[in-house]
Amino acid sequence: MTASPASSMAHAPAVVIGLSAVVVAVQGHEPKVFIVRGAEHALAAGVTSPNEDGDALPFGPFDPLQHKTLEEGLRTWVRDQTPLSPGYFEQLYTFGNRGRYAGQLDETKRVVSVGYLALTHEKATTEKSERVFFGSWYDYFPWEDWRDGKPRILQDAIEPGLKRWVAAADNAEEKEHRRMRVQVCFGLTDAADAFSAWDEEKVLERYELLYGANLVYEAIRDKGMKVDYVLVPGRSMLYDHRRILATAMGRLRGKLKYRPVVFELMPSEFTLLNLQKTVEAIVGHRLHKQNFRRLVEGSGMVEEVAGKKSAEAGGRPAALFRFRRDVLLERPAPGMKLSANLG
Amino acid sequence: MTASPASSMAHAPAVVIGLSAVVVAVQGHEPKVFIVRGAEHALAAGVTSPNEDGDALPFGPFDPLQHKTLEEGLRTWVRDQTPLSPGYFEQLYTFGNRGRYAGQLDETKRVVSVGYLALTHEKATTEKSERVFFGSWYDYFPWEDWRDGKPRILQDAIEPGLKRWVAAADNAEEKEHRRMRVQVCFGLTDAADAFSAWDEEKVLERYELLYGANLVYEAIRDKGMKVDYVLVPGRSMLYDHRRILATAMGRLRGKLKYRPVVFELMPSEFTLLNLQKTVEAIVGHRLHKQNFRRLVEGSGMVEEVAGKKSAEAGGRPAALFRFRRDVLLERPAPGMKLSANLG
DNA sequence: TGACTTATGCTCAGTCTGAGCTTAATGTGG
DNA sequence: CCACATTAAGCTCAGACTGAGCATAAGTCA
Repeated sequence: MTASPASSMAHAPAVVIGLSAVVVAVQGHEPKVFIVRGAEHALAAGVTSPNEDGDALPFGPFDPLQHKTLEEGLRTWVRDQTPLSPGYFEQLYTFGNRGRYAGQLDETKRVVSVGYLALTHEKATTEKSERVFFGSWYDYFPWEDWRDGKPRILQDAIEPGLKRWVAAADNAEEKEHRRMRVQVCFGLTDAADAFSAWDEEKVLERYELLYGANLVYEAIRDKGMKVDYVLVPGRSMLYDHRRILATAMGRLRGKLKYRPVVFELMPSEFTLLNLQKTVEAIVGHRLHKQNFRRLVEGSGMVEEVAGKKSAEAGGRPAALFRFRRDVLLERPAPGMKLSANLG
Repeated sequence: MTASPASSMAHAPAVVIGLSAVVVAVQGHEPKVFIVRGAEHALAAGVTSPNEDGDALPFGPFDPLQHKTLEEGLRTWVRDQTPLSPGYFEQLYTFGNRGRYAGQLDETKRVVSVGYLALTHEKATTEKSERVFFGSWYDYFPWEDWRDGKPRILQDAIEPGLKRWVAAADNAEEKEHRRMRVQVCFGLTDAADAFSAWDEEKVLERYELLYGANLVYEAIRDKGMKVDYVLVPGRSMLYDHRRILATAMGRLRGKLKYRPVVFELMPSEFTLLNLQKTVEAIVGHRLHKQNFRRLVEGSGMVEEVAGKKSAEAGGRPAALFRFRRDVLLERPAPGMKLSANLG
């Protein structure tokens, strides 16, 4: 121990920091993420060999001269690349794996990427465009949507793929290790339709497992592989952006439960069903309506507003509610305590 | 929108990434953090003007040529600067604020610091030394230890200081904003001894508030101020390390509740009282003994081991337990669900 | 042996949770 | 205009979980 660092801080090789934003909105009960598509964006951001054309998050480099903080830099990029002004920002994680930026950048500079989550309320896709748009996050992670029961893709593609991967382990110990990881992440062992072991917050762990098992496109791309089997369906993204999206989904699913962040995704007035559908969109499974109502009303997070609302398809008009900002003062950690309270 | 980034990723100004580790152990019912003290370390790490001699976390620069991942780099520094080999690592946060590195480094290179939490089990302070040692984290955050009731320091120093800061606001709006922040962070408004509003996880928020109110040494140092009033007691640290420590404390306090991380701090066999004292040390308040036992035993996280244990001061010998690694397979999110379950 | 200390078992009331039933208030098609 | 479909909203109930406290067990120390 106590060896003095080989290279000093002052002489340390410099790094470029990439800032990426997962800007989330829920539109028509679908969770959406803001996407910037195409090589144009990649070129603008200085990618030297844009041999791939694909989906990316809004991103750009951190400029220490311009930006006082990382978050300020990120906000700048979001402002420049999207028509949105999200009201909520949260840092997710900093990724520095070599290789995960995959031949996208000239190798003399190592890119470390800092991912952010941003929440906004956007009714519909503003200025329909091929290049920038809101895409459903389940397009990128089809196996994460359990709202209509267990997704087919699990039986059809993921389970066989993972079984192949487990079987392909070099030795018994490694095989057991793989089996355990599969069980922890996907809860796949015994009961066929078991929701039980599925932890909706483990989005990143599941993606990383699929990446490690070479079942998603990015893995093949980064490792320069060719495969003869079929990959797991689901859109891929440029760079490590799908990984950052996975991180965002997991974090948001978790945060929902102990902080009143859903309201960042809601209009100022909303019905309880609306709120419920938004929560369901994010956590990826259905909730019990009456209990959800009881929970929300009892939590002090919302207050009823005089007028009523109908539209929303025939039926009794629902009361409108608004978010009570004061909860933050009253309760230490308000949120929607939704243990797997299915519908 | 859609302006192309002013400077490209390829030409982006480079940055130095500093990796810092909060290595935690619990010794004798005190939560400890590994400290490296003195200018020697600062020099080794390339600090150009070591005009300050103080406490720091083990840290060093990220070297993209040597380190495949950020975590690998961090592990290297921990290995070099401490006699420990923690079994658990977790990335905390990436700080990039200008000024928070405070005249410590030559200003041509901006330092962004990535903080990590590491947990280890260390019975006693290994090789007692002036330069490297385990220090109680409550030496740095005396107001976070509520195990013997509300800390005096709150009435004596923090409340008056914050009141002065609220009163010093330029206008009514700002004053109200400050008052609200104080209430959310410290729960100081009405009830004198109210534990109610104290959220033990808001360690960082509280530190940042004190920093913003110029009540801790680092604020004075970073802003080059002189003050005529008394600062809030508590050891300071070099650079932004106390902020990183605050982040670690808050994260660990939170994580405890939904992941079985305490066991990283325990020996392989332990009594339930031991476990309880360790949890109490971390969360900073006492727990109800019988309920804690019921909770832990019922959670499936531990299993009894045949032998018994006595030593631990006179009284009936306690049964020994060990951590059941299998819980990770059985339950999605096991942890100690300790809502303010006081003793 | 008796006082003291810590471990461990058990009770009990209040709260929270999952699940379901019932009634209310609309719009729609015949 | 009425029967029906549809969504809202109020209510109930049993089981699980929680906070708190009492009681007993099994050691140590003087």
